[in-house]
Amino acid sequence: QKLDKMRTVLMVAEKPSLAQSIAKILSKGSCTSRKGLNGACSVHEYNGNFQSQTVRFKMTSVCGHVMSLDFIGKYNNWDKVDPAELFSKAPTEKKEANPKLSMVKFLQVEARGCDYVVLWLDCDKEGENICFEVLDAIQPVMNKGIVREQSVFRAKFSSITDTDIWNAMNRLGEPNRNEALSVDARQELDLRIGCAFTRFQTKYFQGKYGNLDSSLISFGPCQTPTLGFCVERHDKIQSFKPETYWVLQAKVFKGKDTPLTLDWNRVRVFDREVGQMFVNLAKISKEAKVESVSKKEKVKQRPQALNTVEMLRVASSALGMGPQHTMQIAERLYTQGYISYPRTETTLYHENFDLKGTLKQQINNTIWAEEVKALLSTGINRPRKGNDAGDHPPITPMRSASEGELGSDGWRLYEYITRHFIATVSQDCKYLQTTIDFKIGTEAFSCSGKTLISPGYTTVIPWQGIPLEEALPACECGDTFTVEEIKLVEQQTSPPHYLTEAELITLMEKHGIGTDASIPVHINNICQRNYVTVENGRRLKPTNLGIVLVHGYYKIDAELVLPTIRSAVEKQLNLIAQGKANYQQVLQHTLEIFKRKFHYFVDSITSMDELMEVSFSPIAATGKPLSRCGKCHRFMKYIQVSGSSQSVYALCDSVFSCDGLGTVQVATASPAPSSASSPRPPTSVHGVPHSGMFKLHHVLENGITENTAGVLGLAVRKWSAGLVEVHSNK
DNA sequence: GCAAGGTC
Repeated sequence: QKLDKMRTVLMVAEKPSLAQSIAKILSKGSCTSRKGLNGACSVHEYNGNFQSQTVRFKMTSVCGHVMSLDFIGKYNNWDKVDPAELFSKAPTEKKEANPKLSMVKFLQVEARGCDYVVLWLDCDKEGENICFEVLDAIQPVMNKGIVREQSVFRAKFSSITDTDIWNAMNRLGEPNRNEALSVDARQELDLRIGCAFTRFQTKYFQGKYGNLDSSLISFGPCQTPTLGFCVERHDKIQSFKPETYWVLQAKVFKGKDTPLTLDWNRVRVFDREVGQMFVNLAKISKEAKVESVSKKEKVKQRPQALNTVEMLRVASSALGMGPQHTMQIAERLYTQGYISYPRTETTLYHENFDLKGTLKQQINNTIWAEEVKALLSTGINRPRKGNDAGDHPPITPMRSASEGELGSDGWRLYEYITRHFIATVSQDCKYLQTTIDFKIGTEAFSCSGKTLISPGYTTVIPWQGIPLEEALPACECGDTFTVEEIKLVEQQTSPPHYLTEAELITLMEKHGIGTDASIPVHINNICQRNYVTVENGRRLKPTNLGIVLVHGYYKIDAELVLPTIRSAVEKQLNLIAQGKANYQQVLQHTLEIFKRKFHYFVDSITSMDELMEVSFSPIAATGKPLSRCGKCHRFMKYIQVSGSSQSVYALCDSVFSCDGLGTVQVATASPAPSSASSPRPPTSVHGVPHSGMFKLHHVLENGITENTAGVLGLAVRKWSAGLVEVHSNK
């Protein structure tokens, strides 16, 4: 009898956490684990059954995409390549997405000698695309199987639960080439279109206006519509014409009760004369007659289980934390085991989710122990039905924590996530809404008030609670009140506010701009590029640059900024995914359209330039052009400290970490890079007085300074447009 | 130096 060597099945998930969960389920907890050679991914091994044979399973993962698309090297020279060439002529290539992870090598090491592969990538189009990235990497090194025997399998799962994972394992299919191709097409379109427009408008406007505070004027199918939403609101504010309107205000009282102010049922009128007529009609009577009293029990629903986008909204509006920052904090909380995986679209707890166990972990927290104990003794409420996106469970706390161990923002986010979780298993908030309808003369008025019946979940989410109001007077139909006053009040309509970040997130979600993972990136982008600033209350106010860009697109080709640009393309991409359209044809057709749009944009750029001229000064008018900061590529400005006899010099070098925006951190002074690595020698700055100052030198285009070693001990006062203002601390 | 999408 021939002794067969045991066969090996390689299994690959999209991220390390999933590989671990799935391996644990499939091995029934019996797998052994080791780190892979890149340090990021683990390999979980166990023996089991596959295709009616005993095999060795090796479950591992990638970290998102293995490859990313870029132009071949020589097309990345901005000075030598005409952006128009990026639409067709410039060849692209797939490069390793994160060279530090050496993912291809890692996969090949693990795949060598394997006989089968089961792809456990996320069940969306991106996941399908990663399937083929993995296959491209490993197929050359896998064992060549028996001819016509299937060796590549795709697991389709919709949640990370025992039943789902086992079902997927028992009904393996094949990866879907069309879905993967639709992602290839998206990548190529985004790259070619984004880079062409970005390079062209950057090069066109850069160096033209001295006070144009940007190193890079980027364009993208997600970031540009995101900016568009902010500017659209700005335009509404600008074009807002306040309108005067009139309201009938009536105050009535009964006995010794404090007077009630009533709401007019006509709400308001926009004509003074008409308003006066209604006053006269009301004044016929000195009494207000109660027409009806209604009491309705109303319910404020407990929240659905928490997903990423909702977490970002609340973090921004209630905690004042930006999305990018929130995700960083959330990821830290996740890797430290305090919360579940923070990137999910799902708002439904799975049937076997341990609600009570999760709640019990919170029993000793002083802040909400009382609510938790009450829930555990009276029984938790069944959570509201949410949406199962098939990715990850909702965001929940995983163990108890205290403020000291998490740090300020970490704690605030953890506290919110925990309060939200408790709220989802609490009762709804119930209140009584009382409405009293009055008639004064011929005019109808009413007043209403809310009284709490039971606070339910609002005890843990107090900011959603029913505000305490003074109770309405007890009365019944037919009662009469004395009219204390009735008058016509003049008021004006007021303009809308700038978009809050939370509103922007909602708009992006609604229009399909970005994903839960990329929404924070797009918002961060338009801040970093100086298109919008974050104002009080995390409202996003477009800058002159942001406004001019969007208005320019409107003038030239509004589709460049409308959210429909993305959805139209995605419609085409979906046809590829469904096998209803040819990948090459859709790609070429769409590229052709955008190539034409690009040429039209180039030909019409003067109409955007006209807007620029209004907002920015030509470089000649701003004095001599200074060199650019070597790091952020913006023009440097010379700044004098007011009220100081000391001279202060513009400086930007590696001692300071530059984020290209308004913040600067003094890092440990590292020695200046040796000028040997400098492609150009530093130009000297003359007339630098030394008394009380460190010797400072301008930074040159390549970002090299001399004598930066002595920079420690300087105070940084201001940073703007690539400039740091420094003076001695001593 | 550029896009957007995964994830660390």
